[in-house]
Amino acid sequence: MAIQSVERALQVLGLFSQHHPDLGIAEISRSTGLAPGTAHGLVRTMAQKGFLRQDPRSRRYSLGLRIYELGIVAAETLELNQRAGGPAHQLSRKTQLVVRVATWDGDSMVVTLTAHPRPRGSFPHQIGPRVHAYCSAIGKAVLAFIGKKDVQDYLSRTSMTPFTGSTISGKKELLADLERTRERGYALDREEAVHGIACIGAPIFERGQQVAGAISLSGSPARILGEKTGELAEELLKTASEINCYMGGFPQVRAVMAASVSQEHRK
Amino acid sequence: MAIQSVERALQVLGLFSQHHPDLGIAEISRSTGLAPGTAHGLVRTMAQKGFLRQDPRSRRYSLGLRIYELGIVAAETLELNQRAGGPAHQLSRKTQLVVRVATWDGDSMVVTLTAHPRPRGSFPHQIGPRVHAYCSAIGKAVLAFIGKKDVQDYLSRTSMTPFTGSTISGKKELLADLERTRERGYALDREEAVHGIACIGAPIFERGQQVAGAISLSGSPARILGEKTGELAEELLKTASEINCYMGGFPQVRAVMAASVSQEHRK
DNA sequence: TGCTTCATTCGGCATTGTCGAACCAAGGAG
DNA sequence: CTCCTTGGTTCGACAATGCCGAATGAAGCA
Repeated sequence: MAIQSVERALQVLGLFSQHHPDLGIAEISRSTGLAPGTAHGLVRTMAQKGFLRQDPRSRRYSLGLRIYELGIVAAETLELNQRAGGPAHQLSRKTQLVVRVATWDGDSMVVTLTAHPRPRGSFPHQIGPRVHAYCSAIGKAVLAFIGKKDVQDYLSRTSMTPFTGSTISGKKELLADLERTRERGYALDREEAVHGIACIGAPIFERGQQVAGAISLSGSPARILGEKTGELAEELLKTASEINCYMGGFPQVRAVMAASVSQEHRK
Repeated sequence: MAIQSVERALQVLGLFSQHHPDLGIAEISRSTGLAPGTAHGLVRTMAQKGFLRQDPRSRRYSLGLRIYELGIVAAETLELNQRAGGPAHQLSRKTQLVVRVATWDGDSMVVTLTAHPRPRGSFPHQIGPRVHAYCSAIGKAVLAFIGKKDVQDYLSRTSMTPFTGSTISGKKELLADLERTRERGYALDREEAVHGIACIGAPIFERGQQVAGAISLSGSPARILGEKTGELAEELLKTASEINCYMGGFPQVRAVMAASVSQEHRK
């Protein structure tokens, strides 16, 4: 049903990561179970087209400029990014906090946009673009509004590692947290992923129907979980409404959320 | 010599760009000359793996999250980016100008890093990551220090479009400009690509030998080409030296440039 | 409602990718 | 310095695999 060699080529590309920036043919061969000659053929083809590059000295391979270019195109292409870019940045200025926008990808969140209140390094992401759903506000905001069935599926294939003492690691507790998230309309991350960082997250809907992703505010627990939580959450929801509107949905997040929830209950 | 189906798959990926963010099977089929069924097979495989995504409504395809993720990894992997990130940002603060770092890719420059002095949108590139070599300081800084043979090859396969009145569009004139670039040690772009933007560019060498890329300062012609040009160029060259050092070469750009030039003359 | 365009599926042929083994080159140990 | 190991690369033969062309179904448009 799928073209074998292409499938394998993409699998090889997927081996490259922050932790494994360069690989040799032998490693690739071992990781994939392919014969060295076969792996070499795939790699050579991709290197020829600029999707991989080979270090002349070590003869090892790493991701090429072509991948980088396409990544930029992908980032600019994403509808969510196009719609959310402006509002996210305004929110960042207003609150003087880091704002992140992420897309739901089946079992985790891919952060596709980050707005900083102050100038900083030029890389858009310092901790890698993928974050777990169960221990982040940006993830729980989505989990709270996808179907119950989807949440069950998600839970069945996810193991919840406790990164800090506050990480929710029980399925029941997570479901309870999602319930509270639905009630108040936004999700909270109380240092559940990283010590010293708390977040508020709100969902973003696609054409007023499905959840497409989420937006979050990140900062110190004092800033986020202090007395100003309500105000910050209101600002966040206002921004989410605006983005929702641009995404072709109703301007009112709360209304969409309510619709989403009631539709769920009808099932 | 190369795996056909993989080659074709990569060709399909290459069709996506800022101007063509989403494509249908028919368009892909026409652009590549492949049968619709064949194109569909390739696209389906890539969509399955998350490298493409299909809009459920229009059934058209666009780049997927996987590509985005790999793009980030590629950006962080690039040795040049790792080495140049810090110094480039410092330079941006000091000069209050936009600093860009780019890699030489055979016939044009791929901008892989941008440092802004003030907070800005979160996309790393606003004008697309690829810039022509012949009409940018960042490109001419590289052209001036690659082999004469390589410059000839480059010229033979490049047509020089005059984007502004100042664009160098003659081969002789470009060669003369490159000669001056070698003499003074840095390249100048006098609104040759875009009206109202001028740049100073300096080359970066890999292990003190080959040119790997370049770094540039961008700003208004008044700022860049005014009386402070010398000072700015000195700052730029100092930064380039620093990066050179990190790249395993000699700390002195001028020395490396001289070596590069004399080596060239020996040929 | 009828037409056109497009995405998608299917089967048969032969092209094409795969495997295994052999060949070099480089780096490390003795 | 030499032997040995490890890893990257090439080659040939078999058959599995992807490719083409045509047919189907669906959707948008006039």
